[in-house]
Amino acid sequence: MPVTLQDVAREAGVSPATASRALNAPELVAPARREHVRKVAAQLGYRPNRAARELITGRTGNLCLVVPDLENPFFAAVAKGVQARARALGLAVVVADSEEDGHLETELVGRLGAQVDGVVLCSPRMTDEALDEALARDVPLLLVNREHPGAASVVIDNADGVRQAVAHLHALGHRRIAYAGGPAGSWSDARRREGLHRAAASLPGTEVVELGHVAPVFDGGVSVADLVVANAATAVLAHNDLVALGILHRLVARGVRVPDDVSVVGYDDSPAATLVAPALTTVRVPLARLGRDAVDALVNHAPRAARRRTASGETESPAPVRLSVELVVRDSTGVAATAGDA
Amino acid sequence: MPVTLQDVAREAGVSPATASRALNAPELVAPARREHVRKVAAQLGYRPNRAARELITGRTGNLCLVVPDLENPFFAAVAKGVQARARALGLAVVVADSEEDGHLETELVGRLGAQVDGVVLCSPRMTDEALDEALARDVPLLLVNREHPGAASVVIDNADGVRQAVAHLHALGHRRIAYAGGPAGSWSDARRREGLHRAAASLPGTEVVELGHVAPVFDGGVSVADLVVANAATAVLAHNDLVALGILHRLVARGVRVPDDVSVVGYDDSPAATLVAPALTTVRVPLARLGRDAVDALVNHAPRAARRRTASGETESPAPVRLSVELVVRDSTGVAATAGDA
DNA sequence: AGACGTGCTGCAATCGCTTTCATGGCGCCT
DNA sequence: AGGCGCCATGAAAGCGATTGCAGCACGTCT
Repeated sequence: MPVTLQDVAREAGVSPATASRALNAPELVAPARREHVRKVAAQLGYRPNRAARELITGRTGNLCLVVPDLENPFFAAVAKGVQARARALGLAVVVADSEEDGHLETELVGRLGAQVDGVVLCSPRMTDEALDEALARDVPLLLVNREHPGAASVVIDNADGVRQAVAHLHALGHRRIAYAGGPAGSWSDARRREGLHRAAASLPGTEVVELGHVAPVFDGGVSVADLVVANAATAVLAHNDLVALGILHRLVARGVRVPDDVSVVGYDDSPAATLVAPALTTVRVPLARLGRDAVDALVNHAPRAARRRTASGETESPAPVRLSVELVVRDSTGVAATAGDA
Repeated sequence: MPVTLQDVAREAGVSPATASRALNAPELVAPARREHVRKVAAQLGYRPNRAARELITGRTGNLCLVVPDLENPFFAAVAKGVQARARALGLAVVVADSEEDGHLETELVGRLGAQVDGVVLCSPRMTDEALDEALARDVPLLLVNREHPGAASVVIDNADGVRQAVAHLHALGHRRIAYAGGPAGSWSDARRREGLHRAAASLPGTEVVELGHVAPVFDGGVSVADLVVANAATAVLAHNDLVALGILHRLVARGVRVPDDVSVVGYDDSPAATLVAPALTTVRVPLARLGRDAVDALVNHAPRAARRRTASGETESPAPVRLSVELVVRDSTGVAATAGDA
């Protein structure tokens, strides 16, 4: 039923080889003939059979994207970016949701990786060892939001985002800042924590109160909000907007005024940040660009086994693409309440 | 480099044919041999080449999901459901974002449809004519959130959701209810509108004020919020939660109290509904189930050209799967303000 | 004029797997 | 004991595209 290259060739009065070349390597076939073949193909509605092509070329024209949670606006935005860029390049995207589970993630990469040209692995939850194994397969792998020796990656400047946030809070007079961290084992959380302490250290008199690890969702924020108050912090920095929103919600519910009593800062600037009142001050992450750049990096840079070994025998990582972030000040942060009383 | 069926066959001392059967049609090969082959395959880490299989069987093991906007929590949730169910069935999902554009949607269905076993088309924006054409191709097509003659579909009971919402508002004393409709041409919006008027008609003294078509996003809600007040409605029903949130935001911003002055009802019960204060009263849609059932319906019911013609010559639609919805009452709805003054 | 290069084209092999068909061996029935 | 049929197996034919290689025709250089 579907029209094959053979059909086109026959109809155009050329051999299949010529028909193929007319479409894929135009410079190899005489102009007149080439145009004729193309016209016939168009008119017959010819669509190359991808399976057949893949079988011989080894390329599928598919990319795979693995994310921890499609419903998380952060990943949804990245997915959208990946999607858009891939389409522009004529690639299709196979999406998989790992349900925040490192093992499932590993399995998905293994299963899906075999049938695509490359895998974009977003905020991987898997261990470094599992990552090593995944890299050992011969599928180009690109990490988003995580760095790993030998792996190509696109990341944001986690530490700098925190630095900007802290500088902002410090400027408003906050000296005791709580941090609601991300999931245990989150690479980006570790970077932010690090940046947080460095930033605090460089700002005289600034103390950091770590509130521990929090599930990166609304309820996670709800569950730590009281700790902010209990620790007498005048500001809290959350691992992401969802957590910030949860904190905000709980604070307001118990009568704490934001930003009068406590300032709240999120991270990501997901759409939800402006859904609430007061609108969330947050660190804007170029979500869509993260996705786009991931595809570009994967296509350009990670063609079949990106890791090489240097003469010294060390594993050489391709330099990560690092995207800058920018603090967006909205209504959830304000001048610090006068310390203690008043 | 990758291990092929040939390798397995050679290693196991059987012909490729037998190896193939041992893995795909176990009953056709002697138990001892079968197990041996399977063991060898496992041990060699054999992974069938999908392209080769597809080339001969014509089945790809891929499903395609087309949604208007991946970042919209409604579609994200459906995508997640589709994803999960497909994985359980051993299928991969190719996701495409049509950017709310009917033409792009049509093109995507055409392009991607050719390389998958079936397409789940979610809330299609394309015209009925384009849908007809899409159906004419021989790719099984399943519609979510839209019905169309001759197409299999999974929908929610749009009208009933609105009915429940109206009944709730009516019970609270609201008599003048505004409706912020969905995008022009939205099938579900038409169903809801219809249900709205029917519900209103059955409830004595209830008036409906149509606010027109609204972009199904936060800003869309913001832009019609003032109309609610201007029309002296005491309650407003929005096409979805995002719009409801926008309305809520704007009302609060201009000092209208919710629910004291105006009650707001959303639709979908997306996660965002509980992010705000007051929490949104909304119609809960079984989002994940929508996705799961879509996959099931596609796989079971729409195998290659679901439409048939009855003896009478009419096009026979497979009966749509209709999922029920349920009103979730939260804090954005309350007893109607006494009419006019006081 | 002959040799050689260049530019197009077609033949045929090939990718890895499935599936039809033919074959050989064995058990069972009469 | 012979014949029939069934079961398990292997040989081989593709699925639809790409591509190395060879060949042909023509133009050019010597």
